[in-house]
Amino acid sequence: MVSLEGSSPGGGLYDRIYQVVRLIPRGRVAIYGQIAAYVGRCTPRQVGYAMAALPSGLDVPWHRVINREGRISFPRNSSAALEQSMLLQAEGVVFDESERVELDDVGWAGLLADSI
DNA sequence: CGGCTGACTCTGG
DNA sequence: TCCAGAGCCAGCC
Repeated sequence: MVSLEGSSPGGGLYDRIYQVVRLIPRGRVAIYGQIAAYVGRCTPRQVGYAMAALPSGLDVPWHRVINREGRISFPRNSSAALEQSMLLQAEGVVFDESERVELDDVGWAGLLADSI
């Protein structure tokens, strides 16, 4: 477990979000809503805002964060989307013909399902 | 100092 | 079944 208490509650919400994103294991992906639920007192929108405001230099696996559809939240032809998919595939994440990932397989919740 | 914008998701009509 | 609105923090001009 990670001590989220180290962060200032109420202030520095983004930092807590970054902390949670950092918990996503390699080869797994998490959706915005899942991160928001994990952080608590947070909406998926907030996570999106945090990702958009993600400063460079932090060891945050931002590419492991995708939307609820299992799809990258960037325009298909954008360089950011290409880089994200490239990073994910480098970790073993497989995209189908619709460029979507099987959340039941590589989803962060898959860790829990793995225990069952 | 004020207002705009930005990587989402869910519910109602 | 599809569209539209609401919820919401932080950085920047």
